[in-house]
Amino acid sequence: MADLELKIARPRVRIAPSPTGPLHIGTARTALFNYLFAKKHNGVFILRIEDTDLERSKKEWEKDIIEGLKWLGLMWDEGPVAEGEGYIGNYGPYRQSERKEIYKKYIQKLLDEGKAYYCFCSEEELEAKRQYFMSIGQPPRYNGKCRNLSEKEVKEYLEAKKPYVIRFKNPNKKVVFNDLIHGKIESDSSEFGDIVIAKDENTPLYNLAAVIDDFEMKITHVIRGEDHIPNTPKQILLYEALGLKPPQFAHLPLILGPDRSKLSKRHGAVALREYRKEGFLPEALINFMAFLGWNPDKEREIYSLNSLIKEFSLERCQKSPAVFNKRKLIWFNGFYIRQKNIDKLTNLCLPYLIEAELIKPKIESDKYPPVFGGEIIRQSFIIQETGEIVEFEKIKKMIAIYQERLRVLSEIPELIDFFFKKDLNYKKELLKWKDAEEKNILEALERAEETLQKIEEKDWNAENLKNMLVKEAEKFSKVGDRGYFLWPIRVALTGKEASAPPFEIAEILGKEKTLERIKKAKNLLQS
RNA sequence: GCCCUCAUCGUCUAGCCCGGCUUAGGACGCCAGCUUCUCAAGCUGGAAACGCCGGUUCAAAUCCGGCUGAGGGCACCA
Repeated sequence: MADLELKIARPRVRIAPSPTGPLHIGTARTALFNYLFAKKHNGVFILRIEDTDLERSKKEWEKDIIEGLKWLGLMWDEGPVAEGEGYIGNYGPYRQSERKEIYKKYIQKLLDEGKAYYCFCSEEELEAKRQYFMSIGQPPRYNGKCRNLSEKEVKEYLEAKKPYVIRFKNPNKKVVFNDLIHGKIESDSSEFGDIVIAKDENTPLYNLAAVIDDFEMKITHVIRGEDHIPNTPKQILLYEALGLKPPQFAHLPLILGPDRSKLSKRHGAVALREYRKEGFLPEALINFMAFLGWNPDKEREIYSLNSLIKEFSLERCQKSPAVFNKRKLIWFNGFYIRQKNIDKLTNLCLPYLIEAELIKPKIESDKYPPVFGGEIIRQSFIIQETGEIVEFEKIKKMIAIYQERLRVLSEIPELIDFFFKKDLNYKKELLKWKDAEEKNILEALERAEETLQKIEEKDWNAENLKNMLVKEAEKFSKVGDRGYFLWPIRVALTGKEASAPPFEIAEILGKEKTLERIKKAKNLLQS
């Protein structure tokens, strides 16, 4: 199989989404595999917009698809550059809606050569036939009623403006092709009968449009989802009827939801943009999607887009479908967040803090990106609740101590919100460590206050704080459990059951606020 | 209903093509321990799979057949 793949020195592959909804995660993965294959073999990756169905296609979805692919870093060599704009590449236009002239020739050719014909059957007739075939245990297909209409009849109907479609004259034979992933696949074309290939002389339906475009764009390898296997024989027959050489086919295993059915909306998020908004990093998505139905022959699991290119091969693609495991995606994301440069990570987190109304831009007119992940200029912000100014550098410190705890960007507000609050809202029971009694807690807080009071502003840093507080903690507990001392302090500062260590938090909070929060905790205890 | 495709831990998978090296390896998740005020991260250990039945063979997760199960497709959608 390797030689089949390598026969063509510079493969041309494409991703052909139809803009009838936001970029689907499955489409993104297919795009990734096409991209990897193209780059691996020094080939060309093409984006073609399949918007033949004008009713369902929308420009906003085209935009979503283009932005999504760019965000993932899967840049195409040929295709539309931006929504509504021109193209790069010499085989365009790359939107099917703009290719009518091209389709027209091919449809006419099929008609002229008697390989396609007009069909005037009504919707009701067709439905009845389908029912009939089902009832006798046969595949539902067209019975060929209009197949042998005389030229005269066709002309009459056409002149009478009778509604029609154009059907393919199926040679009804065995079709065999060699799938690069599945191997030999056989089927009998009589199963699907005379399919409709065009609505009229200028508007082909999917199967025909794909064939014409793939030929015209000199596509060498069609790499797509397994749900297209049943379409392949139809397309091969169309290639034959047109006298064209079909490309190689490779059908990727599907992505399934947790219930093992094709991944769809009811399983939760399927649009790439939703993952982006939730705070997944492109690196994580790429790495995760690559391992859905493929793996290198190594135990390594962490791969960048570039290292994937080096390792990729169709032969190592799986035949069986893969269940989308969000937990693993989350793990990958946490991993990449931990790897991230802290300045960049801070930039990525800012929109979430703004969205959560913890902070706002200093200048009211500054429009902060409603689109997540946008580029943000480092600057100061206003804390919503207190009106204080907070520097980028300070926010960066907050995020730094939470970097290893962050799994998805959208979690950041709930993790660090206490830094931005005037009053912490927690129950006094939370201050209690194990069997500690109230007076012990109070004592701990008082001791902490005294200790902290003595530390000078210039020495107010995590390292120092840790030294001092740990020393006290050890003196405080008779049983050697630092928790009796440190737990109440940490809760006093954060109001949370779980958080980063109190020393690091105290450093960021500053002496004044730290002491203030300890006082408040004491008051809470005595209330 | 008909056609096509697939089948190793809960999930992603290695091994299968070229049978013995497999007490079936890794990762996520789960459990336990270490570290530790908590959480996380990190480290160590653990539980966890060849769908079933036949055949071929000295020997089968690996080759063959059947069964079962799962998925996909059957539009004037793509």
